[in-house]
Amino acid sequence: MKQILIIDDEINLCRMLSIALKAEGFECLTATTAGEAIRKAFKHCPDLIILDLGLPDSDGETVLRRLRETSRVPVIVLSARDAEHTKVALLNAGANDYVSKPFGVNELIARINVLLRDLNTPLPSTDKLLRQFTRLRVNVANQQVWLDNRPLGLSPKEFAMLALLTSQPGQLILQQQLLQEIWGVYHTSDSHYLRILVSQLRKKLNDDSANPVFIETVAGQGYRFIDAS
Amino acid sequence: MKQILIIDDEINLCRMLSIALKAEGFECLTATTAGEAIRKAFKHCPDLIILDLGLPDSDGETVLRRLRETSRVPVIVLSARDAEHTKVALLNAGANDYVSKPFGVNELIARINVLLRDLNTPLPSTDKLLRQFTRLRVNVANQQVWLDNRPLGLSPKEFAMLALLTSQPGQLILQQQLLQEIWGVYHTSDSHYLRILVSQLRKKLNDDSANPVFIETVAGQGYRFIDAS
DNA sequence: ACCGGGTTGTTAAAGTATTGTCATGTTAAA
DNA sequence: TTTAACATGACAATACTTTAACAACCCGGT
Repeated sequence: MKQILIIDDEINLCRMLSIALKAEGFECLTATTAGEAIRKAFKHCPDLIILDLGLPDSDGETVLRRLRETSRVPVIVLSARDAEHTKVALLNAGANDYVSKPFGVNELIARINVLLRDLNTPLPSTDKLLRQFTRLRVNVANQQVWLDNRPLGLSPKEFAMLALLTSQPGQLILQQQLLQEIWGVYHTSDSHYLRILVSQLRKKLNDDSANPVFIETVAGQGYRFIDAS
Repeated sequence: MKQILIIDDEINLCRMLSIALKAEGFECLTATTAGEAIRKAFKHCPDLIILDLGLPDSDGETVLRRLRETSRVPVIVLSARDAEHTKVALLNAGANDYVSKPFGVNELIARINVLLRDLNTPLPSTDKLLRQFTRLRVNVANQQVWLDNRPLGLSPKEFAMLALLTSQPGQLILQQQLLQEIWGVYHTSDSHYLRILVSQLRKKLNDDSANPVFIETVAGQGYRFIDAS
């Protein structure tokens, strides 16, 4: 059962929210001052915090700042002040969502569920980002490469290039595309960057440009990774 | 550079958003129909999608469900229809956020950054409280570390760093995540803190930055703990 | 076969960015 | 008061990228 800490100086709003959230199967704690809020947050480690900006003893942003020094608990900020710069400031300060008053309780519940759903589901396993070839292994998530079971140190750009080429083994990848992906849209005509980078990569892979085993040149077009497996 | 797909039938809004987002350093794609949207989403695998509900050829919710069959790309729904049941339906269908029109561009950008920030930093796995490696033993429960069977005195931050790195041995941990976990969201750009802390840690571990045995640097990305066992 | 333009490959250097380390000052706790 | 932790600044060391120059190659035309 998920525990939610409601921080609001209006006791009636606290009570109303508590009832609504309990009806949804959540367990609720409340706090009406910043001090109490911080204390309860660290004592109970709730699964989510609803934070109203209008507190008597402290700024809401200060409370959030204090929380974010050590915790990444999901925080939904609640406020009547809906000036854009306030929202931006709070979101940048580490808030996960910002709901303006007056708000619909069902929307708030939906947003609570979104945060509990999205922040607690681990990202898909990095195994999908591991590419195994006959002599070469490329782990995209970890930025690691092995050649003949020996780790290979590649620079960021070298790795980006190899990752791109191995993303579609055997497929021709155009110079345009390589340049755009690695250097960005402003360097789509600097094709000599490619040659230097490919040259460096081939050296580290012990690949001969005349008789390539890994990276094949397609004249006038681009390069292709040879899938030897 | 993060890539964002904007799905909206109003070409002017697409254009306006593209310009605003490019100014923030994002790369933009646009689509004006559901078919084009799905096609571009699967072809380019954007880092985030902005989805307007009013599309000519299909319902926005259908597009979202179609995406969610295979992808967990963050989606911000944009809509003039701000009936509460619509919001709840979309959020429950897998949307990560819902912004009503008219909206402030700065708020939208802040919400984009929130999603990119929060969904891409996985929670550290705290499952094993006692981590045993070939030469190193890390006890997370009582904050103790042994190197070659001799206890090692670490400062709180040094310990936090080592605990984070050893939580996923061999895995690259990004600078962003280290900064966020150890110093909080306000210091995600103070990457030189990391260098000093890593330097101190390596000194205590007798680790050489040029030939690391424990903590390896991944240039421009972060650090990784080498699991020597 | 020979030539010449276009493309590609290689190397070394200069320049830039990133990282590592030392030294100092401040603060808070013992 | 002493100490440890940490922030900050300066600077060195290193790694990486770009620039530049030239060699090698491919291919049609002569």
